[in-house]
Amino acid sequence: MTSVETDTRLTPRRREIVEAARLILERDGEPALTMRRLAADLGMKAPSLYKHFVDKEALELELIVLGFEESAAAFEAALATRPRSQIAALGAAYRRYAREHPHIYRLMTDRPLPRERLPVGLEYRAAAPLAQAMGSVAGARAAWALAHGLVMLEINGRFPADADIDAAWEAGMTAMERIRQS
Amino acid sequence: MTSVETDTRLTPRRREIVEAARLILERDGEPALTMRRLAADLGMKAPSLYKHFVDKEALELELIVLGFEESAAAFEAALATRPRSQIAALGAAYRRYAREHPHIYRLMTDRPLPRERLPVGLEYRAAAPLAQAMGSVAGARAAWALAHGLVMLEINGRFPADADIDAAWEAGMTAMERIRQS
DNA sequence: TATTCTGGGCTAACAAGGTTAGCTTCGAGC
DNA sequence: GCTCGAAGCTAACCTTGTTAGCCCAGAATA
Repeated sequence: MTSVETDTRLTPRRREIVEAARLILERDGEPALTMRRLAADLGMKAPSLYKHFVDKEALELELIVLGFEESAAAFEAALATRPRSQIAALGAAYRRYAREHPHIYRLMTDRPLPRERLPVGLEYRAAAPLAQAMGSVAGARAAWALAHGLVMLEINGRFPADADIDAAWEAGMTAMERIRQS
Repeated sequence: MTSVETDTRLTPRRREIVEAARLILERDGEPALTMRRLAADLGMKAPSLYKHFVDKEALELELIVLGFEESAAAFEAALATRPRSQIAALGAAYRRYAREHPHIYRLMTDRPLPRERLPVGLEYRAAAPLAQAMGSVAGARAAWALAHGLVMLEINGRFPADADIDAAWEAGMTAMERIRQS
């Protein structure tokens, strides 16, 4: 049951391009991800990229999808260890992913999410672990926002240099545990 | 005791330019804020702007300063009403400011904060109300992150269209109240 | 008063970035 | 053997930030 999405998404050349783009992003950050640079890394010229992606945004969307898949996997793995506190474990996984892939993380969250162009169920899969751990939708959204806020402030260098970010996470996770509903 | 900062910051022409920039930002969003458009709105040409600001970032910094001043004032006003819950009142003020000025808010938080180029004490002034209300530094940072996360997810259109954002705020504010320390 | 300096404007121009138009080439399939 | 589409290329365009270098008017100074 190969879906149309998979087809259009996963042609080999497209995949190669996305991988190259990812490398650039991880290594040199978002400003470095230009069509010309990407093409050069692939041994071709920028306009040729448009044979594979309608525009840069479409390319970035694939990076976003990748990010969702990876972070969803990270959350699932975190829960699979049967941690004493699911919430803390998810928080730690969330933070780790964002710190290890800050550029992708930013790409994933900076803009409105084009849900209709995402693989079906992907967003749900990424959100489910936390929703389940928090026991209420409102609580899950608060916890997500807390994690997102902490991560964003951290990777955007908004905390003072001497700030104890671990302590802020602990305070936050404690607060989330206290409002959790079974 | 006119400080050097005030001098270089507040020459009348600079102020006019910042005001025009702010108008563009509020009305048409960040992509609309180009040097040419800004210059045109002021009846001049783009290169002339560089007689007043070394680069675009310096201009944006003034918008950021403005945003900090306004939001600090909003927090102070919120506390001045002697609300039953300071935390909830600050949260509401935070959210209101971000929703009313999403572009400035994003500008303020999107990037590392160039503290050395900010008026002395401004960041502290903006942060103090929450720090005081939460009673602990870690708690204040968690609360700040929560508010920031909720606001960012909201203005970036990340919640599902039918999401009950009010409920998420309530859950979050409740959690923060419970970890508050007098 | 005559000169000088400087603040603030202008034009021309550049480089970088995304993107389009239109040509070519090559291999699969009829 | 011919066709056709996928995938490359060059040339070019527009927008954006930015620099170089010119000019003018009014304040400051000799």
